[in-house]
Amino acid sequence: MGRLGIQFIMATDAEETRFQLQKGRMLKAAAQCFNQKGFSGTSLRDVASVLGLTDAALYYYVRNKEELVYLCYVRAADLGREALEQAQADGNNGMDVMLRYLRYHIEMMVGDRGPIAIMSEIPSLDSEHRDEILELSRTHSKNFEAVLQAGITDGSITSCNIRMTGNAIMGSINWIPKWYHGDPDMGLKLVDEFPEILARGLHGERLLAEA
Amino acid sequence: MGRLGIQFIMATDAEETRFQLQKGRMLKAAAQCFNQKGFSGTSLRDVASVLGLTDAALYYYVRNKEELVYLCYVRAADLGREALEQAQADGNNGMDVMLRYLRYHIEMMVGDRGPIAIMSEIPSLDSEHRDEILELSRTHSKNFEAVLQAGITDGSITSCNIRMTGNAIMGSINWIPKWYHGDPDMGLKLVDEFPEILARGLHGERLLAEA
DNA sequence: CAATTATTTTAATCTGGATTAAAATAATGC
DNA sequence: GCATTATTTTAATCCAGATTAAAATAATTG
Repeated sequence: MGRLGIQFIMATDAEETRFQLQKGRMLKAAAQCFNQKGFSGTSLRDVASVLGLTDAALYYYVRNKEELVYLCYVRAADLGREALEQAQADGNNGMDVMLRYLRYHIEMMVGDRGPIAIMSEIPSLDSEHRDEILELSRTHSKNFEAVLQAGITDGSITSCNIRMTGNAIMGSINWIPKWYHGDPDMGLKLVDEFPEILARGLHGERLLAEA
Repeated sequence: MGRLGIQFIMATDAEETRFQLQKGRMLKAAAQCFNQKGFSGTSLRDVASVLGLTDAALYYYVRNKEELVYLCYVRAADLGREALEQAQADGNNGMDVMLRYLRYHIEMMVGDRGPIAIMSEIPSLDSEHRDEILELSRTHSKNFEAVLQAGITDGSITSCNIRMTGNAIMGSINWIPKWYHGDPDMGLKLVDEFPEILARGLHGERLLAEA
């Protein structure tokens, strides 16, 4: 009997944890495959084999392949939102929040919580899922743009077209999984230098003296 | 009888043009579909219907779906190379070349020669094709990085990690088709402002006085 | 340990979409 | 207009990979 029915048994923490853990692993494996080979290129067999399972086993956790992608995207949205919220909690002006957001987000991508699925095939989702993900995505963009705007207002970020600047920065980040494949050295550099590279253009002055 | 056999008839310009024209239209239609729905989400029927054709008709121009993607990627590589070469011919220092490259490339993407396929599913290619595209891609990256390096040397670009800066910029550009869908106003803004946004961080000083 | 529930596998189906072959239509050269 | 070549369609196949059902194994509970 599948775990997917209405039967939400009052489960102990430990029990639920097992299921959740496996499901979490599955989502990471899926994100890895999708980022690498794309939605088409990866079969459920590919994802399952990363976990040492059979493709059919995945259906214990998700209804179908579409739902698997959907959940990957939800997870990606959650992590992105989390990074932004944390940055807003920690930062003290627009530029600071943005730098922290970039750092936190990249840390997630290259660290234990990664990989994070690139939302590159939203149109492949079922319409309800697509609408939901699009909404999450738009909200995140707006929140990010609000940070840029706040920075401009408080003087920490130089005047710019926030819509386009936001797209430019998000594009850079979204593209990272296409060239970063888990090299630890590169991961460290990414966390350290990438936010700086993206932010530099938004400062009125040079951010750093040359080394 | 298919056009794909060894029979390369000595054709007049006009004749060859017809075939080439249709093939070109097909590649554009394919690029549009792939950018939008991904390799999986788009069937040959999708591509064909953009052209007002039947899926089977595409096989007159291409051996199979994989070759269609492959050719889209070859075309993307060609246009990227062309933009860079033109920029190198026209520009007079590293920063200038880079700005021109960005502008030329974006002009292609949003203009008549677009859309240009995002090379996001290289792993889905057959191994020979994959190797070839990877090679083209790496060469282009190197050439672009060389421009950055030249700019640093000639003083027009501030010191930076060229590998990572190159990835950041290319990521921004590659992501454009994900949010730009042919709105002409946006297209103009893109051409005008995007290069500036990307280049700003590479200047020692502010590029522009605020408006 | 017996009984129950959770997880995975084995072994079928089932299907969209790629691919192919033959026929039909359009274009072109003479 | 006729013959030849170019392009597209119609009408089958064909198959990888998604999905499902039933059985097997593992974990847990009392």
